[in-house]
Amino acid sequence: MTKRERQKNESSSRQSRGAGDKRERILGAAVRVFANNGFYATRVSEIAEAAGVADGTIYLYFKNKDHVLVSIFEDRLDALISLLEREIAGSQGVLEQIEKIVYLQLHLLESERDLAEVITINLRQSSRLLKEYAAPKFRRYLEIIAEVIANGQRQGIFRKELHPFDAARALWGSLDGIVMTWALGDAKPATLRRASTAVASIFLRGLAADAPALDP
Amino acid sequence: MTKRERQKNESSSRQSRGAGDKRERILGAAVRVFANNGFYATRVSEIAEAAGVADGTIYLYFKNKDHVLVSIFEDRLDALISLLEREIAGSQGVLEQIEKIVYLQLHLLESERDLAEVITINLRQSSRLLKEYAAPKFRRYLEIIAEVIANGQRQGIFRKELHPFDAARALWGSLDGIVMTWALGDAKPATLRRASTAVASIFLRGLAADAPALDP
Amino acid sequence: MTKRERQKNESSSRQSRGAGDKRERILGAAVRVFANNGFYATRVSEIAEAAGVADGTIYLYFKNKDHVLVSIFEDRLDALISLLEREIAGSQGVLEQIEKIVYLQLHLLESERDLAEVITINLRQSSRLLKEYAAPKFRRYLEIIAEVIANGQRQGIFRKELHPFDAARALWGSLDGIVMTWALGDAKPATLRRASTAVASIFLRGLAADAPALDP
Amino acid sequence: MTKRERQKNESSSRQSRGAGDKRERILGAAVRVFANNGFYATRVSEIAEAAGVADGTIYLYFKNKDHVLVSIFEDRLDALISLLEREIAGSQGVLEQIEKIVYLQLHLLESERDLAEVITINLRQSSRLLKEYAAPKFRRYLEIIAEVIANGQRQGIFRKELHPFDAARALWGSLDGIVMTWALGDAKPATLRRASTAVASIFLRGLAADAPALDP
DNA sequence: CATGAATGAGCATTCATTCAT
DNA sequence: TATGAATGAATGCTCATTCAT
Repeated sequence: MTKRERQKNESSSRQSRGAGDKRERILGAAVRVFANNGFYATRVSEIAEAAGVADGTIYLYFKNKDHVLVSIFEDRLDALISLLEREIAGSQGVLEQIEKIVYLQLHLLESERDLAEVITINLRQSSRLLKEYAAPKFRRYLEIIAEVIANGQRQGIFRKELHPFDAARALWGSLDGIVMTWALGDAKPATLRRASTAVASIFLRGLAADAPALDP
Repeated sequence: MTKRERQKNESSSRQSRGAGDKRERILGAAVRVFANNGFYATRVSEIAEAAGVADGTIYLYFKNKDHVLVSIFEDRLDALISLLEREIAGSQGVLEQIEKIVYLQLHLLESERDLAEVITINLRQSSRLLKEYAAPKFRRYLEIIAEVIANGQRQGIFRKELHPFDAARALWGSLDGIVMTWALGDAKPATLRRASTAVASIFLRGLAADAPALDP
Repeated sequence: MTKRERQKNESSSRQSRGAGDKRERILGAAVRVFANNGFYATRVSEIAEAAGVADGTIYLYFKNKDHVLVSIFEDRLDALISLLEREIAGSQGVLEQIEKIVYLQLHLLESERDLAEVITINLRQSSRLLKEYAAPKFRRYLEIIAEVIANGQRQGIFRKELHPFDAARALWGSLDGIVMTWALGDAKPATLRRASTAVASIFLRGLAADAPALDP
Repeated sequence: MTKRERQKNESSSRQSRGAGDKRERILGAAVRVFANNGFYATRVSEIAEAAGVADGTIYLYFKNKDHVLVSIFEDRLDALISLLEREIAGSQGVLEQIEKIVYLQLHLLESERDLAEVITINLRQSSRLLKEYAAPKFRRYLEIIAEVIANGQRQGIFRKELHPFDAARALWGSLDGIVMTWALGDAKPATLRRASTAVASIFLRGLAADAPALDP
C-alpha cells in the first residue's frame, strides 16, 4: 500500500491541522453543489472550485467522485444515528422518543436545506451506490425506530398487531416525504414545523393501543 | 417546427400500425434498463437494444434520453392519477377512499417491480427534470389525497386540526417509503401487503376525529 | 444496372412531363437552402421539405447529397459557358467580348442572389468535390476568357507580354471577388452594376497595348 | 465564467513554457489537415493526432472545432493586415504600395500552400462563421487597399472616376482568384510569380490617370 | 414513381482521473 | 501536500441513405 493509497482510506484522523479542515471544506462544498445540480450533473471541478482547492486535491481525500457522495451520507447519517441513539437513550418514554425521532429527522435538516436535498434526492441517483453503501446504514436507522416501536408494544402503549418494522418504514417515509415535498416547494421553516407536528400526531394516535379503530 | 421535430411530439396517429407499439416497446425497455442500471448509468444504445430498435429510432419518438424518463413518469403517473380519481369517485366514504389510495399506490406497483424502482428512485435523479415536469403532476396527486382528507374533516370523521396537505404529504411519504424500502429489500409481495395494511391502519386511526390523543 | 440505378445517372431527358419539373424543383430548393445554411449545414430533409417532396425522392434524381451540389454547379455553369460562347461568337471585337464576359458573370448572378452565394461560397466547401467535378469545367471557363485575350493580343489590341491565362485568372478573380463581397455586403443591384463598370474599365485599360505604363 | 471556460479564452500567459507551443502546434496541425481534407471532412481527432496531443487537449485551447478554424484565420489575417499596414507605411509612392499589396497577398502565401487553401477555400465553408468573424476583418483588409487607391486618386496618379472600394474589391478578387486557381492547379512558385507580375501590371495601367481609354 | 419510417455509422464533446512538478 | 494541464475513454445525438409499402 503506497502512501498515496493509504490516504484515500476513510476518515483518518491523523492529519495535523488544516487537513481535516480541507476534507470538511470539500464535503461542505459538495453538499452545496450536489444540492443545486444533482450528483451526476455535478463535475468534480465544480466541487473543487466551490471548495477552493484544485481538482486533483479531491483525490487526496476521496477515492473518487462516488465516494464524496458516500462520505456525505456516511458522515451525516452516522451523526444522525449517533445523535438519535443518544437522544432516545436520554428520553423517558416511547412517546417522547417518537417525538424525538420526528424532531431530529425534520429539524436537523431544516437548518440545512442543501443537505436535505442531497440526502432525499441525490442519494437515490445511483442504485448501485445506494444498495452497496446506504442500504445497510439505512437499515440500522430503521431498526432504531423499529426498536422504539417494539418497546412501546411491549409496554402496552402501542398496539401489537403492527409489525414494528412496517411502522418504522411508514414513519420514516412520512418524514422523508415531508422533507422532499418541502424542499421542492416553498421550503419555509414554518411549513416544516407544522408538518412535523402533524406527522407526530398522526403516528402517535395511529400506533396507540387504546385508540378505537375506525372500521370503514 | 420542422418535419423532423414534429415527429418527436406525442402520440401522433400517423403511424399505420406498429408505431404505437414501437413507442411502447421503447418505454417498456427503458423501464427495465433504468430499473437495473439507473437512469444515468443507462446508455441510449442499451435502451435501443432492449427494445429491439436502432439507436436513432429512439429519437423518432423521444426528444432525448431525458424525455424517455419523463415519458415513463408522465404516462404512468397520469394513468395512476386517472385511476385514482375514478376509484375515489366510485368509493362510498372517506375511509374507503383512503384505503383505495393506499391500495392503488402500493399494489399497482407491486406487480411491476421495475416501474417501482424507476419511479421511486430514478426520477429523483435530475432535480431539474423533477422540478420541471414531475413536480406539477406530483402536486396534483397530493391534492387528490388532500381533498379526500378535507372531506373527511368536513364530515367530522377526521379531526380538523391537521392541515389536509400535511396529512397528504405524510401519507404519500409513507407509501413511497414503503415501496422504496421494499424495492431495496426482499421485494416479496407478502411484505408489501402487510405493510400496506399497516399504513392504512395507522393513518385511519391517526386521522380519526374521536380517537383520544396519547399525550406524552 | 437496375432500374433504380439507371435513374440516378445524369440529366436524362427521358422523364415524361412532371419529372423534369421535380428535378428542377429540387435543384431550385437546394439553391435556396444551400445559400442560407451552407452545403454542409444543410440537411437533405431540408432540401426535400423546401422542394415539397419526400426525403427519399431526392435519391431518385440524384445519387447523393454531394451530387445535388454538383448538379447545381454543372447545370448553371454549363448554361453560363454555353451562353458565354454564344455571346462571344456574336460579339464583334475583343473589347466588346470582354465586356460581355464581365456582364454575364456579374449580371446573370445579380438576379439570383442565392445562386451567387452557392457558387462563390458553397462550392469551395469540399476540395475533393471541387477538384473532381468543378475544376475541369472551371478550366474550360477560364480558357474561353483566355482565348478572347489571346485574340486581342494577336490583333495588337492587347499587349503581348501578359500570359493570357494569367489575365483570365485575374479577370475571373476580380469578378468572383466582386460577387462575393457584394453577396456578403449590402447586395444592392446598383452596387454590383457600379463595380461591374469598374472592373471592365480597369481591365480594358490594363490590357491595352498602347497604354503607357506607369513605372514606379 | 468557470475555471474551465476561462482557459478557453485567448493567449493566457498562465502556462509556464510549452503551452504557447502547444496552441501553435495545434493550429499548425489544423492548417495541414484542413488543407488536405477540408474543414468539415476533418475530424477533431485528426487534428489532435497531427498535433501529437490528445483529443481533449484541443478543447483546452479552443472552444470547439469551429474556433480552431476561426483562430487560424484571425491569427494569420491579423498578421497579414499588420504587415500590410507596416509595409505600406514604409513604401514611398502609391505605385510601390500597390505592388506591395500584390506581393504580400501572393508571396506570403506562396511559401505556405496549405494556408493558402485553408484561407481561400476552407474559410468559406461556413457562411455563418464567415459572416460573423471573417467579414469584419476582411473589410478592414479591403479598406487598407481602398485607402491606397484613394491616395493615388488624390495625387492625380489614379483616375478619379473609379470608386476606390470597387477597385479594391477587384484587386483583392484578382489576387485571391490567382491563389485559388494556383492552389488547385500546378502550384509552382514560378507560375505564381508570373501571375503576380501580370496582376500588378494590369491594375497599375488600369487605374492610371493618363492612360487613354480603349473605348469599344 | 413516391414515400417517410427506420437505420446505424460516425463524431464532437465532456469530464473523471492521473501525474509531473 | 497541492496543483491543474493533460489525457482519452465513453456516449448522446445527427443525418445521409435505404427500402418496404
